[in-house]
Amino acid sequence: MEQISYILKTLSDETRLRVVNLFVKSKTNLCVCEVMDALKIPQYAASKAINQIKKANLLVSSKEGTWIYYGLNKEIKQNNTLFSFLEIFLTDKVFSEDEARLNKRLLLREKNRCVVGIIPESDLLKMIRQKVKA
Amino acid sequence: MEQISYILKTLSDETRLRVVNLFVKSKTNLCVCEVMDALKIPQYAASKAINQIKKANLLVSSKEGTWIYYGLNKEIKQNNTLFSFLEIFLTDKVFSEDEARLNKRLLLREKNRCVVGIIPESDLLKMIRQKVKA
DNA sequence: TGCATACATGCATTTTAGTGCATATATTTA
DNA sequence: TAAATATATGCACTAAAATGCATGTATGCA
Repeated sequence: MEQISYILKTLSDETRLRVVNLFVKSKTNLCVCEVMDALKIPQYAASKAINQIKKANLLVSSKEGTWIYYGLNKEIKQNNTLFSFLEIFLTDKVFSEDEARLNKRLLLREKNRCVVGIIPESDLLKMIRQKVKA
Repeated sequence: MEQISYILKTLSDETRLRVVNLFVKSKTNLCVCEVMDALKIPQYAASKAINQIKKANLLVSSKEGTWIYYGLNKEIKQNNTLFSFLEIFLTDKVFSEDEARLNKRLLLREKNRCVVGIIPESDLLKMIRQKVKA
């Protein structure tokens, strides 16, 4: 009961909901810097949001050097019911815009690994444009 | 977006979630006194919870004299997605206990109308026991 | 017209949570 | 071992929300 309320409270924050949406829709693991660029929020905000969601047992993490990949916690049966629901429930424009920015950001991965950390937005856009050309 | 967050914030409160569960599971309209007895909470708490849920557009109301019946707002398509989800997601013992108390309380209805208002719990239990015998 | 009853709400108090900055931690690499 | 970088977090500040009580409103009925 407290667990359910806690999950819903976690999702009631707009930033956290946008982060969860990113994981639900992209169906891939993400690191903090990718989330911050997709949502256009500062590093600390992305990190805090992710870790609050993790505290609600909705995310798991795996470390690779200084990079940490987060992904949906599918081990809990109840979570999957929730994720399936969110997948069809979250249809707002805000979400799809986040998803679009994430997809661009993911183009910068190499061998499905994030290799670009925290850089100015202008540099990021430049890199993405180059990647799209190639 | 704000609407979705607002709905989730509304559901993140334990009392409000228990109230919504009552409507989702019972599939009937309820008045404030029935909700307060099912959840064993004071009148003002039931009224406040119901009206906050209504403010999130999840409930509608219809007046019959001094009695007010509340029911799920099924006119909004998104709501039905949510209600279907909650129906399978809300499985905690707390909810089923509320449902059990509600079912007893509903025995006191006459012609499917609530005729018992705010009375002491002891009286209520007495009335229900009599009804069950008959 | 006055009382009883079903429901709503204003208000004061306390609790909780969001925000943003600065800084800490941990790991890699030179 | 020092610098760079990916991520986390403590802290101060602000804002919002939960709680409980007392009282208000509206309708029906004697």
